[in-house]
Amino acid sequence: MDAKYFPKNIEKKWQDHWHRERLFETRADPALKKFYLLEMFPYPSGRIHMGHVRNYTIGDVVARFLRMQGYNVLHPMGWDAFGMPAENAAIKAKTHPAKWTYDNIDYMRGQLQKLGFSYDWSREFATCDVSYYRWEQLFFLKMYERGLAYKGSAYVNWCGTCQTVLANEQVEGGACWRCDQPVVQKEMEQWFFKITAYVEELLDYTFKLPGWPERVLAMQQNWIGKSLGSEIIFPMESGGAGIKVFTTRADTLFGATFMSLAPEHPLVAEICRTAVQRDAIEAFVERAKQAQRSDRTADLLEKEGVFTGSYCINPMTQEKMPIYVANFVVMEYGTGAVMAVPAHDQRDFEFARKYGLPIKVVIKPEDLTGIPPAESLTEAYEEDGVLVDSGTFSGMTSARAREAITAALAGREQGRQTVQYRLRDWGISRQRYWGAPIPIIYCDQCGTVPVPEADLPVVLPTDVAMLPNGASPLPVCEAFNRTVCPQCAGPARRETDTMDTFVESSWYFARFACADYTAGPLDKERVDYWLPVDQYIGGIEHAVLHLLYSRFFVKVLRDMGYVDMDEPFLNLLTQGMVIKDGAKMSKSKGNVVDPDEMIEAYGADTVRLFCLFASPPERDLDWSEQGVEGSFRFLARVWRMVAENLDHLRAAPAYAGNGDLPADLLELHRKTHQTIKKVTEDIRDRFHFNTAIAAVMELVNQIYQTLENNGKSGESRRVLRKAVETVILCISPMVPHIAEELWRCLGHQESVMKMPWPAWSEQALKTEETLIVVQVNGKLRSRITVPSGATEEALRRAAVDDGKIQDFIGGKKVKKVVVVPNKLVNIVV
RNA sequence: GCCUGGGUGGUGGAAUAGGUAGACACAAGGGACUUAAAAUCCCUUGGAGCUCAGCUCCGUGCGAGUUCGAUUCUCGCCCCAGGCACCA
Repeated sequence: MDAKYFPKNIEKKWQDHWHRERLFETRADPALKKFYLLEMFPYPSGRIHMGHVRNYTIGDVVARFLRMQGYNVLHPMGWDAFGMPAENAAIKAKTHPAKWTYDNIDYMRGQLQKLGFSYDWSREFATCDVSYYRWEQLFFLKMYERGLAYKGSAYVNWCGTCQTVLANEQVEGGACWRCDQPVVQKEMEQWFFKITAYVEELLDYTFKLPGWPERVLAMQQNWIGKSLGSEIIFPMESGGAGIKVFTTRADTLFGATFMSLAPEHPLVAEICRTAVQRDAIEAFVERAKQAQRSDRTADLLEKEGVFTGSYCINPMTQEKMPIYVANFVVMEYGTGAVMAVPAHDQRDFEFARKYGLPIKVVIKPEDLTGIPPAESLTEAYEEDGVLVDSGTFSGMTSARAREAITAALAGREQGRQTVQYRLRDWGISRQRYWGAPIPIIYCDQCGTVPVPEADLPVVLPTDVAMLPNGASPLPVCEAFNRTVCPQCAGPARRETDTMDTFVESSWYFARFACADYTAGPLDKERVDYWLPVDQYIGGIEHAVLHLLYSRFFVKVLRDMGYVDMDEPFLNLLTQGMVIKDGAKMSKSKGNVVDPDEMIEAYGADTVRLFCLFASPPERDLDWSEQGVEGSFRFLARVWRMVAENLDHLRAAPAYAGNGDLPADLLELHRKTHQTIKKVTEDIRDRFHFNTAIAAVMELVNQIYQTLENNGKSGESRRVLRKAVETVILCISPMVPHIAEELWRCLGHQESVMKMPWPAWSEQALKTEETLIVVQVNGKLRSRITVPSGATEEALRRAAVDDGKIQDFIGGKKVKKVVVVPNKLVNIVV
């Protein structure tokens, strides 16, 4: 054994050993309690970054810990391998996306292996493998059959830079999530997944996932955006269909004095044909659309509108309401038409004042007598209150009136109660090459025809040349494009859009249960055993995207009979970012720390240890080179602890007695068991590795102290050996290489990973004496030592009799004494 | 505006059920070993004050409250981060 700690001498050795012994490969075994631990798989961008290292280190600790606790642990890894960067890189480097991707995978797999992560590599796959995406095409066909995949025309988000459509979830503040360039609205034919068919269940379960962080659930609820309200039809003055609006404030209907339409509203064109202000309207609509394109960042935009010349009728007051086109009304939400109640909606108020439209007060605060005159208002009163000037509904509270007015309208078929969601269907068409082809054929005779299941997979052709302008080569690839219609055998063309890569990541976790299965997408027996994922770990950035899509997909797979679960991820841990100098690591800031360099300089164990020790997982981690050195120093100290005492430690078995020991050994014995308890609970209940490591550091410090003061009696050797072995076992999930090496140096033949997790003895935790804090009027005044388990009365007496306490009490009268057994006494005078 | 987190020493962080605020580490300062350096080991380290072996007061973003006792619970505010947003 080396006298000093050289990670290079041991890390590769043990990685190879574990791999040879196949220690991390698992099989389904109903006799064993299973645990499916999963970290979000990476996109093979070239090299792993510190965020990955942190994410996967956290997962690895839990996996190794649970194995030692006797669980049958599934801990797989794979590659989210389709996506745009491969195309861009291929164009730049004049290579092929497939080659670029698979090369990256090879390199990154090596990086993960160098970190000693305990993956079952036999289950590895990349989502760009035909053997994976072929099954995704099957799912698409089954969804098509059920009407869950459909083609529709809609205004979609178009990223000019990426030359593709984006889902709503993939637009962040008006910009593309990938390239951060502005997104424009474009009307296009698109394939959609009908996620809205599951909207209620998706929302429901956000209240039934206790193992998820509150904020992720809140973000999903927010995204789904359910709001209860009423649909109201306003008849046109000139007769005809009438205008349908959605409102959450049916109670304000008597105050609706005009109507606002979105510029894209179909009725606008209709009114336009007949109205006198046709030109003005057309110009306005064009301008409004332009404005939305260039700058959607809301409140900068001045509220503007133009009168259409037409009127509709308020179904309650029967009064004429002028119809305006307004730039702040969006087509995407509700019906694209809004009843304007200027007295009780701030936007309508500003609009009414600007264009001199009538303002009518119909709600007043409950504690107010009399109706505030509309002319005196400085802003809209948006709160609930009591109805006034509202016919038979006057005097009702807002809440009651919403129901009563809606019911009255329903009786006349002019309205009903309804629910609105913000969530839209998931647009999955991507006008990109490097993705899974959508298995659809277009025939002039038969129209849209799904590829028959027997003809799957539709293989993405690899012998294509990338186009220098970045557009997909598929539409110009005749070999792929030209085909025959499966129905009439006539000439036909293939769909050349590919699927959003979030489709792949929506079910990869299920495929890991049976990655070798060829008879279908999922082997039900194994999937039923392993899933759902017991613990999922990844970044918060997928709070809505990947985590919502996966939840939807699992419900679809369930309804198709592929899986038996309602939700894919039982428990979710979202780890914080890795930052340096107060900012996220990025090339532009020049603060990127390369994992390879860190491993080279300090070894994998040190890098892992620092990631765990610097902060608890859910918080951001501030990278500090000095902190890394501190972690290395600790491991070197542990190494020396063994190396310098190897002969003594090897000469005795670990102490297994019940604590009949001299004082300093008893103290070490107790500390040993305290540490086991602390580390076990910190990892198992909270994933707080930082405090677990701190506890082990304390134990190491105490071992050093005991070594200094103690002879080398047989008894002390045994107690020390127990303490040292406890250190090794406790750190083994976090720093597995050094733990394995030290464990073997102590003479063990079997891997430390095969040891059962240590158990603490309650007996060993007990102390003969306990330190009691004594307060006077809630302020700390003295500490006394009493026999453990002393009665309240004894504690009270000991506290009052204490000399220092006597000084504080003086002659004053003791009003009350609060006694907390084994903790504290508080004397109130 | 709404919804989530969060605010503790010079720094990262700890205090898990309302009960010793600052565990563990980093940095800094001092010392030991050494011809010297590195490595290692030991000590000090929230602030202010005092009659300085010790003791007192203050201190967990700010202000109230509940309590014998509040970093922890309640109410009101301030600041920071993230998410959503002319959402009707």
